[in-house]
Amino acid sequence: MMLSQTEENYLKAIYSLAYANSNNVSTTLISEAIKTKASSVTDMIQKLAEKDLVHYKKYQGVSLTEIGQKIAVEIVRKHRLWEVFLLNKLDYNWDEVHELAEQLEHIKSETLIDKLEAFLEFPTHDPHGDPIPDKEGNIKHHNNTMLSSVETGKSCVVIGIKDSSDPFLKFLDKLQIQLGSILKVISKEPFDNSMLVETTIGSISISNQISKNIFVKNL
Amino acid sequence: MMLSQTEENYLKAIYSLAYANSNNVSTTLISEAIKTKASSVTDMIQKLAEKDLVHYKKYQGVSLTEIGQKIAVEIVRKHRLWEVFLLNKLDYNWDEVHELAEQLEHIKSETLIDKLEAFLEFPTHDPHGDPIPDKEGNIKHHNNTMLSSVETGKSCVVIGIKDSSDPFLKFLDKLQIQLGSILKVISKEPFDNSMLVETTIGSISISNQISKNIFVKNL
DNA sequence: ATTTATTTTTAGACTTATCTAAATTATTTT
DNA sequence: AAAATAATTTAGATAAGTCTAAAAATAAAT
Repeated sequence: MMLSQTEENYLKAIYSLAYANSNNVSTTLISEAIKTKASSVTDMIQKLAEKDLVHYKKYQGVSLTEIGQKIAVEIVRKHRLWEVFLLNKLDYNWDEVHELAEQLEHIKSETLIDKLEAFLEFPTHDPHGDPIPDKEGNIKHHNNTMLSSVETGKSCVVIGIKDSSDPFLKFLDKLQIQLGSILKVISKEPFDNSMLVETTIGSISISNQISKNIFVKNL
Repeated sequence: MMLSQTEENYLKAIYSLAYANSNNVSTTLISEAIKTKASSVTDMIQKLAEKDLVHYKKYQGVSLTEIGQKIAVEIVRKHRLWEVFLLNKLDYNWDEVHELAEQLEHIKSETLIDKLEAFLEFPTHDPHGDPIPDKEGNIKHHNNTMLSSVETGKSCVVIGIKDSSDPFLKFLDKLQIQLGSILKVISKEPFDNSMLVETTIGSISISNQISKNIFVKNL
């Protein structure tokens, strides 16, 4: 099935809204995500329903069909792999990759994304810590731990961040904390929940506000 | 100036047709290149003339303005750099990269293509031997030698091909001749101008028709 | 130099995705 | 439960890019 970029964007939006809300997704919600008018959304979801990509009953909102979901996950996969490429290979920053990936995710090819995945050596997470679906569309929703909940004495690797605001990203740059950085929790301070962490540049103190916003994988 | 993919494709087509024909490009020629009807071309070139991207007088064909040419060269630059990426990094073959590059060349970004160029270590030619314009749009049209004119006993490296038709590309794959392949001319047969060439897989006989279509750099 | 053939342009129609404004249905409030 | 508000859908319009068919201009042939 050959979909337009617009159709793909609608499926992607419905996918992530459904994930966040768990029930049927409303017209208005979609219109806000796509930045378009509700009437345009109605038109499009009727078209998508024709193609059996969404379940739709008038005034009841939509949910993805199995095929619709499969396609949405494929787009998410493409988006996240392109983000990894931009960050790891082209030296973009965490905060710059999203917009470009929005374009790259719509490139049509049977083989491109699998070759890209192999080139990137099968990454499991994108720069924001979100899991990358595999070729078959399986997503490992393994519970990303926050740095704040890593036990004293244990090591972990940074796989993403929760807050991707510019100041936070710049702050992390200053601490030289990047994707893939290995951190070891030396001690925790019960008073303010700050922690002493060992990094490549030495030991640094990290506040609870910071450590709550860094996704890690335990080692 | 924000152009649609379609507008970009027209500029690119006019650019390469103008290069091949040196005078004004006719409506029919463009329609064949774009695979559309002549009437559609008329519509579009009138639109492009409005935007000062082409010079156009009714029934006289078109030529690119300075701005139009600049944009066309930028697209060519993008196309060729993406081709290098697909071939060198993602293990695509010569005959597979073109179609994908047709999509990738339309990705909009101020910085992407320069970062890609740096990542690829500033290649000078694409897989077909065509020169890659630099950031300012300058193209080095340096005189590539054809394999057919390499002297007996001398070695050379393949930097591109002239004919990029599918059958020819497949044929080269069979001979395991790729970009960067080192070829040594062992002997030439005056009768039919075929040559005996030493490659990585041994000595092979290459007809004049083939050797006239392979760009090489003398060693 | 006229006629014939070809190329190019115009006119009107179609599709996709969008919009505004009005009508309809659902949800809240009283 | 009726009235008021909010959400959704329909109807009609618009812009981009394409098409077919017909008209106009150019090029070729006799």
